[in-house]
Amino acid sequence: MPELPEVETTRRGIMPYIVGEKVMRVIVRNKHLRQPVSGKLSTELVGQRIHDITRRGKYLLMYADTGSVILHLGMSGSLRIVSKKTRPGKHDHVDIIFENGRCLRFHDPRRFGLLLWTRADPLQHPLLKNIGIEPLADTFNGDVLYKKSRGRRVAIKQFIMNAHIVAGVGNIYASEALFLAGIHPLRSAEKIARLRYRRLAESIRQVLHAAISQGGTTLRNFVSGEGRPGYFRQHLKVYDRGGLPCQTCGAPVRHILQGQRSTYYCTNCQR
DNA sequence: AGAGGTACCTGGCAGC
DNA sequence: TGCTGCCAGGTACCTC
Repeated sequence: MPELPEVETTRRGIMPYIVGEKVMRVIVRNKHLRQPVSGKLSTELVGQRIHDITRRGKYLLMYADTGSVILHLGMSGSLRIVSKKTRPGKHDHVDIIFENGRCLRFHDPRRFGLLLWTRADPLQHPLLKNIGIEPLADTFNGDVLYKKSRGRRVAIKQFIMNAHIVAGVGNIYASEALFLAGIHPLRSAEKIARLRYRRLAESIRQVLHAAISQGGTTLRNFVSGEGRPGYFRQHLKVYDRGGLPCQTCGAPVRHILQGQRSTYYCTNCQR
C-alpha cells in the first residue's frame, strides 16, 4: 500500500493528535508482524510522551522520552486516529492509547508491517542505517544517482526502487517518475547518461511532491491518519493503466513484469 | 558486490 | 455458489 507519499500523508495526519501526548496504554492483539512486536513496547512506552514523529524512507519514527518507536506499514498497513472506545476490527493489531482519549490504531491485513521499540538512535538501527538518500532532501539530485549507478547493470526501475539507493520510491512512483523522465524502465542503470539522471531526479521529486499534495494514492484501501483516501490516483499517467492510451501520445500503455512487480510504461514516450 | 529468486501473509477478483 | 489461481502499494534474506 504505502510508498513515501502515503507514509508522509500518514505522518502529517497523526502528528497533531499525538505529539506532546502521554501514552496511557498499549494493546497488542497480534504481535506476529514482520518481526514479533516486543513486550517492551508496552512496558516501556507507557507513561512516556511522544515528542516528535519523523520519516526516513517509508519508516516512521516516533520519538518518546527514553526511546523511539520504529514503524513500517509494509504492503497493507495503515495508521488511524480513533477514539479509544472505537471497536477494533479484524486486522487492528496494535493500539497506542493516549491520555487525551485518542488511540493510534495500527491496521495491517498482510502483516508485513513492523513496530519496534528501541532505546538507541533509531537512525542507527540495522534496518535504517543503510537506507539511501531521501529524494526530497536538498542533496538529492541526478549526479548522486549517476554516481551510484556506475557498474549497476540492473534495470533502472529496479535501481530506483532499491531502498539502499533512494529511500521511499515504490512500485507506483517508480513507473510514474520514469514516464515523466522519458526513460524506458528496462534500460540498464549504468547505461543512462548524467543528463538523463538529472531529469529523472527532478521527475522523482516532482511526482512525490504532487502525490503528497493530493494526500497520496488510494488504489484499494489506503487512508490517511484521519481516515481520508488519497486523491493522486486520478493523476497517475501510466500506473494501473495497461492498454489505455498514453496521455501524451495516445499509444497503449504497456504492462510488463519486472522482478515479479508490475511495470507500466509507454513504448513511444520512454526510451 | 551485485543480481535474482524466495519468503513472509491475507483478501479480492476473474474464470471455471 | 464455490473453488482455484493470480495479483496486490514492501523488504530482508538466501544463493550464485
